[in-house]
Amino acid sequence: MTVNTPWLDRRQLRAWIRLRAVLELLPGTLDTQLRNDANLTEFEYTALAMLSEAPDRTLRMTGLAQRTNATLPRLSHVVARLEKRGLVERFPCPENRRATNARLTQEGWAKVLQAAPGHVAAVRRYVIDALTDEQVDQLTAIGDAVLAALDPSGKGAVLYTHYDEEQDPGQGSY
Amino acid sequence: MTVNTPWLDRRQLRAWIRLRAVLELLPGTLDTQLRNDANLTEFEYTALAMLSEAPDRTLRMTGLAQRTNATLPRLSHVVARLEKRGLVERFPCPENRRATNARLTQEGWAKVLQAAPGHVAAVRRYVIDALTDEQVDQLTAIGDAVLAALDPSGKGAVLYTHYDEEQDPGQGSY
DNA sequence: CCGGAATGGTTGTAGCTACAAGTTTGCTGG
DNA sequence: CCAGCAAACTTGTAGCTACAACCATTCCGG
Repeated sequence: MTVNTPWLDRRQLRAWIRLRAVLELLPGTLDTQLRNDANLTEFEYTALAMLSEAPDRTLRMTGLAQRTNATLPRLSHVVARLEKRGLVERFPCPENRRATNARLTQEGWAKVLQAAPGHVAAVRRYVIDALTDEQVDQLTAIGDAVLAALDPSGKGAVLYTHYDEEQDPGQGSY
Repeated sequence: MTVNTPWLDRRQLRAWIRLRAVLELLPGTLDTQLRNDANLTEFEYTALAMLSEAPDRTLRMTGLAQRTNATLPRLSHVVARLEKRGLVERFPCPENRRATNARLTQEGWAKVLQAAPGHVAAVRRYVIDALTDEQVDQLTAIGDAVLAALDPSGKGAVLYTHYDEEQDPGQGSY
């Protein structure tokens, strides 16, 4: 939160170079693991996981888009593909006729159960277990700061903080 | 670096949710800024920037791939497009006839000069200036830990640490 | 109660990335 | 000195994402 001068000094540049590398390398690595083990993208896994934790394993497209940090067009395409694979089904929302609900099928639930252990292991291996407990908390704070800068209105923040109060561990997909 | 139990506890999950969101949102945001201002991808900018800082503004494809954390096929396609736009030129490496050199053209250099201020401002806005000085250093350490887990052989590490010793600030593209 | 804006979504398409395959050049052991 | 393997790319293509355009509902002010 220093003065807003142009260019990055050496320390700042160091941090940015690291972050840039992580941004470039981590998603592909996670995708590869998940693709080999379960024929899923990390994004697809996240979508299925969010559905699996929702009441009745159902969410409106907009809600699912927020929870996965995706745009609606992107999500629409992805869910269409997941539906073709029988992992998800869509049906019109009764309360709002312009809305669409997405619900996890039995097959989709089975897919999450199958994929979860390997994916969690990958997240541990490449992120969580590579860090000290202190660094894990630092990462949370840094993530919050960056997300606040990305989305000053803080619409997404509600969703992040939802997980902060979550009870009942071990039931989910992480 | 705790014991390797399955699933994530609440603190770990919090951190992962944040990181996932950053991974999803930050690249698109940076791409959008750069695309509007300079008709470049963040990846393309990085490639041009790395060339601009290299001796004679020239690098071998492999070297450029390492510095941009890209696979060779990807880089090959990207450089082909940059070449068509006149920002880069390729020529066979005299010392090793199977290698290819990529060199920044005058136009490419001009493009970097034009794009740099806005891009650096975006990096500041969404990352650096959103963090305290302490957090910047924490991010460096966290990045190092994750990158080490991603690439245990540490081939890339040399390139990250290169920036740690860099002198002569203000000349570059960040 | 109705016209216009906003909400919630889908679809079409261009462009980028991943993966697999192929080519040329260099290296190394027998 | 040459067979086989590795290095350093390039190319083809399938699949995913971004962007823009579009359609159907719902909300809201006058």
